[in-house]
Amino acid sequence: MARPADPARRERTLARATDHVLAHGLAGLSLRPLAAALDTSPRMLLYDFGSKQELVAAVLAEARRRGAARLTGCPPPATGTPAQRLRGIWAWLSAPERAPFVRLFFEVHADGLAHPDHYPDRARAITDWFDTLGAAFRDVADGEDDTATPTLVMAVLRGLLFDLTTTGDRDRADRALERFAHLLGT
Amino acid sequence: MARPADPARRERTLARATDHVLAHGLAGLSLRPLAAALDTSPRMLLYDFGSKQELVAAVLAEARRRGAARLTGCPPPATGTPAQRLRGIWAWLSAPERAPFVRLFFEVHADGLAHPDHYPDRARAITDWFDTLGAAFRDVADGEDDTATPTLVMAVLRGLLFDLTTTGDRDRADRALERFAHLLGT
DNA sequence: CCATTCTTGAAACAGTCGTACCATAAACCT
DNA sequence: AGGTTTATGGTACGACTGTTTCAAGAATGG
Repeated sequence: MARPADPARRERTLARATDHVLAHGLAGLSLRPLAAALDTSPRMLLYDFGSKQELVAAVLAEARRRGAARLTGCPPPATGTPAQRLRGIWAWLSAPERAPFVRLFFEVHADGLAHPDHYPDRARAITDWFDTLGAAFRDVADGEDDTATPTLVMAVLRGLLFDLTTTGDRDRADRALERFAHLLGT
Repeated sequence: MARPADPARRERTLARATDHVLAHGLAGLSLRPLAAALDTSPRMLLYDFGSKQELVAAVLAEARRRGAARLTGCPPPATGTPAQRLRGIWAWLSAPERAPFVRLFFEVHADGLAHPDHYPDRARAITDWFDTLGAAFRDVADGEDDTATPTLVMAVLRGLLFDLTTTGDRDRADRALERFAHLLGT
């Protein structure tokens, strides 16, 4: 019939676009500079993704996919005392390599506050963690379906990440987490 | 000599501009729609504030001023058990009337991640809390200059606010704070 | 070779942005 | 009243935005 389509191109540019967004943030993203940085043209970005909104959605999905992929591998599994597990999760989350993901995370949250309709399932992004953390901290939870403890653990992690990204004071953040681990451990 | 200046006008529009930013967020702010909503003109906004950057800076300063003013009055003073004080602060922070301030707070944080140079003293906005909270929770702190405990308390509050603004699940957030208060109280 | 399909470039469109220029109106003091 | 300063409207500029249109190039199957 004719020239066959090349679906690999879209994924290649998606990967590089995700790199760029993780490196430079979502806020000031626009097609022409992005295309220039990716050695392509705005024309092709629209050709491959349809619109900027769909591009951003695809990039966010890809970023979440990457984060999930590394999450399953790196952090220590659910072994040891609760305090040890908490330390492991914090070490993994607060590592410098995760900083771009953390920044994008906060950026998306802030954008979601202004445009709630843009992120229809943003509540799920939080509640999804409860299954994971609920299982990891079941021994310090009040019963089988205690959502308060996972919520508190996530709040501490997010709050300390917020502090760390703002002040850069890693020592203080580490000590605060240590204090929380101590409180949890008794 | 001539017609005297009217400094009250600038403050009037500053107050209304702050209202507008608190109601609609910082992200999509632009002069023309803002001027229309304030029954003035972009011309006058520039005339009074010099540039958009200075306008935004003035609005943020005004918003922080309002928050500080209400902070000194509303939350219960440093009386009662640590758990009671924590509950009081949380009740005040998470009240619906504070939601616009909380949203602006997260918005500014996200913007600061992308443009750190824009907010030269953003670290101070966090460390300033330590004097206040350090004094309020001195009886549960490890010594006089323990920064870990105030850091942890702030992290819990911010993290739970993050959760609350995203999921809207007040019950779960309240229970998580109650759990933290219980951990702190022993 | 050739029709057909995919890919890509260049340019333009309609809109918004912050800002600057120019003029004029309004209000005050001498 | 006149002259001086403040206040304000209108308008235009240049840069940027996402998107569309038109056209031509590239690669394949028949």
